[in-house]
Amino acid sequence: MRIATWNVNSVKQRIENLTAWLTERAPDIVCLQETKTVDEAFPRQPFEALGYNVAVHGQKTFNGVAILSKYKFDEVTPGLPGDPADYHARFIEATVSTKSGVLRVASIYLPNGNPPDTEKYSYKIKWMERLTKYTHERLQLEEPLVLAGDYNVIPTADDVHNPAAWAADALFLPLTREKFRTLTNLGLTDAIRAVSDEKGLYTFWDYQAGAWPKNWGIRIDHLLLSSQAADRLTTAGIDKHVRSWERPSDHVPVYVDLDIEAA
DNA sequence: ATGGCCAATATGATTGGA
Repeated sequence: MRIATWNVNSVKQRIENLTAWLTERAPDIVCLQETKTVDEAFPRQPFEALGYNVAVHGQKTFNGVAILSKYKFDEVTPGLPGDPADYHARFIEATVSTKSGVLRVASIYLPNGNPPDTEKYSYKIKWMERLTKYTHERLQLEEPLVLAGDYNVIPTADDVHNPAAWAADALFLPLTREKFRTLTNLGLTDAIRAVSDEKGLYTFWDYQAGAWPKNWGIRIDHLLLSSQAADRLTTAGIDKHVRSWERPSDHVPVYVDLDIEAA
């Protein structure tokens, strides 16, 4: 079972890149973020034509998450619990059946939080606390669980080209990293770090200032695995080459292979 | 790590992104 995540920065603008990458990498389940469309206008057809079921949770203009799956969804649940007043479309969870039981996957678009001295940052921190509470509850189920998405968190100084330049940024502040550790300390495995200690593994390069050609990147897109999923991890990788395609997203896909067979 | 971008919006300027 191959599971991937990709912040596409508008699904409508990325259809060509998406279909090319889906054909090349052939993931079974894909978590998308920043789809930037209402559900009625989501371009389902190109993905259904490639054999994917499509689950969406979008809104006008901003945010928006989705899950594509080669296998039928048993359950689909939009929205992160814990704040009925939060209207941002940043979370959708789905389950599929496997030979070893339920596989649960969530597509996550964690708030950016900049600038840090505003309510945008307190919203980010509260969202992380809600995600931790949700995860704590889900881990009681003892299922393979994959929390995949754009976390807007640079976990360590090894995950950024120039740590000093990001020291005061909402993605790298000590409190942000502390809240991320509180989440992972529940018992989640960062898939990329389970397979590599290398520096310079990035998933995002800004469109501005020639960040891509200079390789000024950051690693902020993560697949976090419950122990039942991590025990079956065989491969994890970053499809960096996709950043050099025409009309790219500023993020690239990240994927894992789990030794789990569809039912 | 900002000179330089990109996407959406009743759009030609503003907001959000990271």
